[in-house]
Amino acid sequence: MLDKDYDGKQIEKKWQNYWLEKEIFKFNPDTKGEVYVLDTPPPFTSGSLHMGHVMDFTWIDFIQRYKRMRGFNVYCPQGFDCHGLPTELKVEHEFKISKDDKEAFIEKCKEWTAQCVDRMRRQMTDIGYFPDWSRMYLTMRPEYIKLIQKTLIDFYDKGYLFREKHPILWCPRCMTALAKAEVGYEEKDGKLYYLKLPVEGGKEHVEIATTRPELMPSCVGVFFNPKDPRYGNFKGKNVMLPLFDRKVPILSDEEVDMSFGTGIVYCCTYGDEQDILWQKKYNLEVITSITEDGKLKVGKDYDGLPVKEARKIIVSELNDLGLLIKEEKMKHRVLLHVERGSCKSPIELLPMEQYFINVRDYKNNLIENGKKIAWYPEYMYDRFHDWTDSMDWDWIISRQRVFGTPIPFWKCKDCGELMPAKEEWLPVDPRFDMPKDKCKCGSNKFLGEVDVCDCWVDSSATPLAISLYNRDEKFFNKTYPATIRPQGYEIIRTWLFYTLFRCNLITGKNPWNETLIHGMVAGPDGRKMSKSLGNVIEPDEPLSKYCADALRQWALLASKGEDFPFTWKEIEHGSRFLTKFWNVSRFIEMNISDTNTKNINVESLTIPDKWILSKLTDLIKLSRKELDDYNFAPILKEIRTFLWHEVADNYIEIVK
RNA sequence: GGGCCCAUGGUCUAGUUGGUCAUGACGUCACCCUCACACGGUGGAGGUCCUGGGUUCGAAUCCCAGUGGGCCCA
Repeated sequence: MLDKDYDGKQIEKKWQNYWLEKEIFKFNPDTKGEVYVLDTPPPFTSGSLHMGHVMDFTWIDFIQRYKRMRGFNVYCPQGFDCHGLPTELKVEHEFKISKDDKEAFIEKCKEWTAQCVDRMRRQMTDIGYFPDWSRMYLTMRPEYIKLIQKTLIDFYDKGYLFREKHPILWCPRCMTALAKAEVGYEEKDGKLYYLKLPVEGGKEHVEIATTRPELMPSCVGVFFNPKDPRYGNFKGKNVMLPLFDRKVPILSDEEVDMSFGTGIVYCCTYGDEQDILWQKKYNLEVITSITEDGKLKVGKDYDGLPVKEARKIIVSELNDLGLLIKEEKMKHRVLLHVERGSCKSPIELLPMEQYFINVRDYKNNLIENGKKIAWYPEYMYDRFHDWTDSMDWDWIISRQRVFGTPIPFWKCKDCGELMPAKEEWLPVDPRFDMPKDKCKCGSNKFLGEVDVCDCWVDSSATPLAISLYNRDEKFFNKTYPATIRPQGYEIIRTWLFYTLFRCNLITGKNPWNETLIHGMVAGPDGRKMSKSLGNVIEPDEPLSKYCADALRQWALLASKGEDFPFTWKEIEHGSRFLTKFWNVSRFIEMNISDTNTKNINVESLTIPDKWILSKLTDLIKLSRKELDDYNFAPILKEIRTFLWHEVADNYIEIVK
């Protein structure tokens, strides 16, 4: 006899342990049935799941159990994305290990990440998610790094991967490159300087306004807005830069704000992100005049002066020449190294050698390959298409970080040629390892690459990792391409895009046949969950009050592609449904415990029996139709209606 | 600034190709501790389907513009 009350937590624990012990969800490639592979998202190893993960993994778990029920041989692997800035910040600030001691730093990152993986695996079990843990992958493991490095070397050999100078965010005080997450804008008091720049071959001047006169040695162009009636006559002329005796073109571009300053700005390499855009767009020269420690270097008397002092001197010299019109006090946004509270110095954009992968040339290719995928919901293809179509940058894959997949290249100290690692050397870390061969020029002196890969380089190889590409050909042929890629719409442009791109170039085939896109989870107030809004709910909170099946019902109520708010009442309702289900079961048990249900004569069924059975058949048919389209919410609702109202309120009441 | 998506009773939500009283849940109101369940049952109230145009015999559903929100990119 069932207990009077339903104790979900206890019952779930029992089955979770059973599934883990018996390895119920372990994939065997030789089992019969069509293979169904899920390319599941590897969460970043932050140490805890959030409600977005709960939705994601509940859907995935639902799919894999449903497909198994329908006779598929399901392969649902799970991995973790280990490399990320938050880990480095944690190790640096909380464990007080300096990034300069790279070996110790990386070791601590690995140790911390391993702990996070354990915690997150436990949380996944707690929410009832059961992938094939026997094939778990971690992007920090040697075999994963080997895979990534091999694909990078292949890309280099085929000419897709190249090196070029590109500006990066640099803190001159900490003498280090920074990620976007480490910098931020702050309102500061500053001055806007109005300067006169002589136009070449005449007595005219253009008047510009700038907050950074010391960047004049890096000036490569002067811009006004084509709609601005004041300056049309300057078009096509050049400006002679005072103090530096260089001429630069006068150009027009719609991005210029006519109402700011004089309506004319100068473009320096690099003052801000607009300068980067203009430099690329108009193919302007790149002149670096600031060193890594924040001092001027222009081959003149100013060399060695810190930026602020150089500014004063250059302004006063311009004033002596009668070229300073006025100084205006203003508040402006300055990009600072805000992540480290003790630093907060203004950051510079300095050009440095970066690694790129050519994606622009494959745009049309990608759009075509994207069409071959079955998109759930269909309109998500449009998003992919429009984002891809409007892409006009190549993929910068190098990051100036420490804990990441090392870029497997060295630079010859003598001839400057790039030396890629050989496949048999992999995995390598050029920060510590040296090539086993000499350079083409005969030299054996190398500079190992110190940058590491962008995290999307790691994660955009998941279909290759789970199919054991380059490791087990038989397994690969069975499990590549994957059947489905489930993910959120916010990373179509990154994870989905780069995976589609990369896997196609490597294997010649799309990595999946289908993709299922979910929306974003919002907080109880309907706004996006974020720490700054204070509306974040961690899954541990509902799980401390309700069982996993109550939480999972909430996740299943979201529609594909649509944002969905977290609400306590839905979990409460799910919990009540479980109680109702339990009580229905109890009632049935009380009444038929001594009946042999295996051998029932159809003739003996009453009209209500037949009615409820026909309703059940309808429900099963509908469920198959909807679940084959990955529509979970309508089925959960139908099941509730069937059980609660048709079985409990009608059938049981009649039977009584 | 660009692209895409969304907008339905107090709250959240269904409504896939335009056509019977616009779905369900929570909340709310009334009645009922009826032998599986008060974490229950029965019944009721509550809606300019964001705004303004257009297509149509007919639009929540299609088209255009606007407003507000989300995501990504700049």
